[in-house]
Amino acid sequence: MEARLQRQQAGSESRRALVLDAARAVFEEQGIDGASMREIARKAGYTPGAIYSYFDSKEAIYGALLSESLERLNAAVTAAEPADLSAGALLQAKARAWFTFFATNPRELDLGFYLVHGLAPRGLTSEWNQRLNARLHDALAPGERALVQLGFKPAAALRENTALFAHGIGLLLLQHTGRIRMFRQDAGDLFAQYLGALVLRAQSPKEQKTHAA
Amino acid sequence: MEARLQRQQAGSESRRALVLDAARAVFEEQGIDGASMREIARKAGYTPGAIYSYFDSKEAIYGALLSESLERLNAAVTAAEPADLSAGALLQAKARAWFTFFATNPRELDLGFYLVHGLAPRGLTSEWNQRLNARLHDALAPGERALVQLGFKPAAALRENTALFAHGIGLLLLQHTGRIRMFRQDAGDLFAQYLGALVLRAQSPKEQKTHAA
Amino acid sequence: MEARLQRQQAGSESRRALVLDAARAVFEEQGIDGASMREIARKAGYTPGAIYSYFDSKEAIYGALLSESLERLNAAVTAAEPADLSAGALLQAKARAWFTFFATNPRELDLGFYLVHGLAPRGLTSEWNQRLNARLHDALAPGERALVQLGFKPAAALRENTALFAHGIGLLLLQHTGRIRMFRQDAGDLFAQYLGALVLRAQSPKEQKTHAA
Amino acid sequence: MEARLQRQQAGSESRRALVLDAARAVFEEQGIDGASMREIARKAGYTPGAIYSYFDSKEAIYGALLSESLERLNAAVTAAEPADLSAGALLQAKARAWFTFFATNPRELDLGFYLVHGLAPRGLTSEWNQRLNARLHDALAPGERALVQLGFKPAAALRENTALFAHGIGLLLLQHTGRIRMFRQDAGDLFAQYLGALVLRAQSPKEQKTHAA
DNA sequence: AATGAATGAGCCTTCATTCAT
DNA sequence: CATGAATGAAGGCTCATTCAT
Repeated sequence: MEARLQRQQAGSESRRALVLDAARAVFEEQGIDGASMREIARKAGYTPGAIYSYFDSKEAIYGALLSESLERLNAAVTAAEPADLSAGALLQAKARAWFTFFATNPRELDLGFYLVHGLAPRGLTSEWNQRLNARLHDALAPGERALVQLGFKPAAALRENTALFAHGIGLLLLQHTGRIRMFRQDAGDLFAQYLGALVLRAQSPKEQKTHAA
Repeated sequence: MEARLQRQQAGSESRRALVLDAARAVFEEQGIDGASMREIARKAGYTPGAIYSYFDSKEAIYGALLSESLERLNAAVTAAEPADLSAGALLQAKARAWFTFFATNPRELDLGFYLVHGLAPRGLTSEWNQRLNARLHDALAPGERALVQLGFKPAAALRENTALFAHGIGLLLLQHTGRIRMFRQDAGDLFAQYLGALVLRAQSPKEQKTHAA
Repeated sequence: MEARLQRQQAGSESRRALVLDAARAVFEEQGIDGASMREIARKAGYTPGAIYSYFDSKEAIYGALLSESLERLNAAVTAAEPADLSAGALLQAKARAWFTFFATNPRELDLGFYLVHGLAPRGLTSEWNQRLNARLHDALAPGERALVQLGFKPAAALRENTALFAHGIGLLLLQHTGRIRMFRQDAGDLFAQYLGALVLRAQSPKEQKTHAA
Repeated sequence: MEARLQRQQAGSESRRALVLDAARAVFEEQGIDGASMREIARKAGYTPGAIYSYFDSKEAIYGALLSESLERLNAAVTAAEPADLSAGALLQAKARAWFTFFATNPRELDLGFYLVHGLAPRGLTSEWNQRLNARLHDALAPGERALVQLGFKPAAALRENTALFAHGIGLLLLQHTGRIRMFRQDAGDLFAQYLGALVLRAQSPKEQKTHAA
């Protein structure tokens, strides 16, 4: 077990992270319902009981994973630098950031959207849910602000941002489930296209940016 | 048990359907991973062992359900009648048909997209997968044809149809996971908007319907 | 496993009883908290899961055992025949019946008094508790009626009956825990003595059977 | 943690007592089987491993607690002062002492009588058992001596003392298990009554204090 | 003495599936 | 076809105890 070696050189905090890594890997391979504490422990080089020194329950692991995933998402969006100072470039940079984040780590989509149990949030309390929603919202807020800068009225910016998010998520889902191959299309290309058209539309003088496009 | 009564008046084939109905109901209530054979049997008015007269395994039930779900999807799309004879109305009718199908029966989304990760690689053979893909493709083909009628070149029609599907799926996912409330938006409205804009775009003379919008 | 042989010749109802027998034996050997479903199953010749065809939970087994124990107690009391037609003989017969029941089956004392978990009723709902109390009360009622026949006023009969019960239970506890050997006494003798004195007291003319003795 | 503060001001011996206090508290709250070493440690301001510096095992703690409980019982009996110089008052004082001790600390009953069956045969050696018996005997000896002073012959005094003890224990058990409410009686009253009658009986000239009452 | 991470065995329970009837 | 008892494996979790530090 390389995990065991790592363990001894590691502090308590990073050992917790080790468990989290193992959990992420298992969730990735088996799905969230398919993942077992035993398997997570095995992968972390632990016996099952040891996990409970770090997390109170399986759901606590799930929550920690989810939480951490959203932090990384926000970090990615925050770090995204626009190509130039235009609002259009800003929108593109921020939107690409979240899209790329989910495209690169498709399992984060599952985590973030509870793509388990028929999408129904099961164990997560609504308090949790709200926290998670808030962080997801944070990740999308920069794009929304850029849309306002681009000339959309607030309500329209919100609407367009929602649509943009849905578009991206839909493409990612199609890609992730292999369905997009059916159409011989590429999710990234299609997203770029939608994004480009949105920027163009914003700049078009005839667009009534109050109501719909 | 009314199920038991139905059973005696029914032939072997429709008794199989009875089991399927029970399975659908249980999947709907408990999610796919949460559903148990015991519960399906109970709801069908059978004892657990009896189910195996009709299906080889739990996954076989899942497959049959999936298959049947796609048939109903296709039936819904086929039955959809456009408001008038225009290609635009045709596109709208066909696209709304599948959107409404999934909006009304959100659990079908799970089935159709293996949103329960565990099931995707485990049980479904790629042969199965191809058959399912084909039927999903069938359901979307009328929309694609309408896009061609609207003036899109075949490649562009395919691309637009894919984007449209992704958009709808993304909205449905946001709605179904409760995430859309975060944006105070409505999935149906946004979909109608996207669809309307697509038709307008098709009719716009300046649109080069070869490449992207 | 002789249990296995018995099983095949037995109907469902008696197989349930088989499990109950095994449970009683295990509770006897290991105590209630020490008993495990695995062990009960093993002793009944089953795999652990099979038990759950007969009982919903470990507590359900405990409840069934308790319930059945109280029925046997009542049966023993009901069946007890007095030596002659006098009220004194009636009291002696009925009181000896419950005393002998618990003396012969000391584990029933544990069951009936929750001599577990520091005597605290844990899983048993108060509804259960009331039912059990009622049946215990039933077993003691004949003695109380005999005391009334002996001339005690109802309130005094209740008090004397309670004291008699406590006396017997105390002796049984001392015997059961081996403490009585410390005194080189015999529980049965002491109980007989108390009972005899009680009857004598009832017959004594000077006794004011309204208040205490 | 105030426990931690106490610890530093305390010698090794009293640190052991600290653990014992914590154990008593936990046993009191959770029952003997329900108590965990973790919880005892937590309450003592220690980590689990530290407990093993003071006690070899959980059962060793149980034994120590039991032992100490019996010392307190003896102390209570020794300290009990009779109302006057009569043998009757002496008996009453001593008997009330142990009765009150168990009535006030019902958990001590559990400890003293192994009412948790599991522990009786498992951990306590017979050597232990004898020591405990001896101390319990010590606590009851003053009462026995008072009975002799009251005029009972030694054998009768032993018998009456045993019966008295059983009576008290039975009442306490009924009270502690809530069963006495079923009879709408009070354990203390009934005990006082029994005790009073015993003293009267001793003083009655007709009583042949050789055999039974 | 004390820490606290870790073990290993065990707990109750659930479930897809099999098979004699 | 249908029953339903039974299996065997697995699930999440707890706990007394050990041991390197």
